[in-house]
Amino acid sequence: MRPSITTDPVARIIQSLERAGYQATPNRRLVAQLVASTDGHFTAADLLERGRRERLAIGRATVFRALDLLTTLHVVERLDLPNGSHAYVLCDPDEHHHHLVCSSCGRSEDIADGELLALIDRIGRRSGYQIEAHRLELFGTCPRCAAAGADQ
Amino acid sequence: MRPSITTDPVARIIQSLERAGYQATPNRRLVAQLVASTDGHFTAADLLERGRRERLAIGRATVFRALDLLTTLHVVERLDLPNGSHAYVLCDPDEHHHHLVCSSCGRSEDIADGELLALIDRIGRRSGYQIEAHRLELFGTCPRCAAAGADQ
DNA sequence: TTATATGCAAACGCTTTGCATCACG
DNA sequence: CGTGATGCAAAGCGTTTGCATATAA
Repeated sequence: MRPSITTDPVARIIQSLERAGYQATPNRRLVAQLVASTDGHFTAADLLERGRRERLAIGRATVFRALDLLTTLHVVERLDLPNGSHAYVLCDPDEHHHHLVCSSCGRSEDIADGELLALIDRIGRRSGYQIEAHRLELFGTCPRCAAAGADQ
Repeated sequence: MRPSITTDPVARIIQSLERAGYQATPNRRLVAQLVASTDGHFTAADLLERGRRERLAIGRATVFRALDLLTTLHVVERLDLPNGSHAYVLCDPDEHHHHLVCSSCGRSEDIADGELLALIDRIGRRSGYQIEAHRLELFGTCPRCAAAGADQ
């Protein structure tokens, strides 16, 4: 059973929380807003900083706990960037996908992976491994940044 | 039995170091041995521990610096495991590849990625992104572990 | 002798946790 | 009331760095 899908990311996040039996507290709503209003990927520190700057104080732990929760609910996903650091991105919890991340502006797109699944299937068969999980991350320059010319 | 054996891994590592103009110091040789004698992936702490236990004392920093160096030389590669932690694996520096990691025993296989490149190419074209880097990691159970039935 | 490599411990960045308190159902 | 959520600061963990020393070129 799938409830109606909202277009507003904030509503979608809150809905995910409630559907899973968690409270949509003011702090979590704040995190939802911050996440939804982020262009590209972000770190916990980013959210903290922005939350602090804009208005109310929110605790470090609360932000981490909220992100943890959202990760569990597949509302956000944690990326391992090429430089070794981590970041989160908002994503579609309903279908399996991968991320194409702009290394210039940090925006990301969800990539459906039908073809990848087939490829992985082949690899599994060839290697004899029973493949249980996979992760694909793509990094590049998005059209907008490419058009804007050259900054990193 | 060991995975692909063409040349002695220790010799290969040392050769890579020297070829790049770094000294093959006793400590680095030790790290090379430890890395080469590891079945599966390992952490810096693993090496440290084993080095300490087996024979001479080697500093934390030295191990990290050596691993850094080897990573730069593509002799080892750093993995991001599903649980969020990091590990290193020995790998073939000569060709681009990905890793298929056994989540039970930690052994890994190099996977050549001709098909993946084609797929990425298609994704790039479709999305308009100019894809510069990618990372694919596969996790599963290797035939040996599957046969053994148990975990480890 | 000059550049490299090393050890140690302190510093670091990011994340988690213990615990008292507060809010919601 | 009893959970669940929060804040704070302290602890934790993996990694890096400053600096004095040791070693190789």
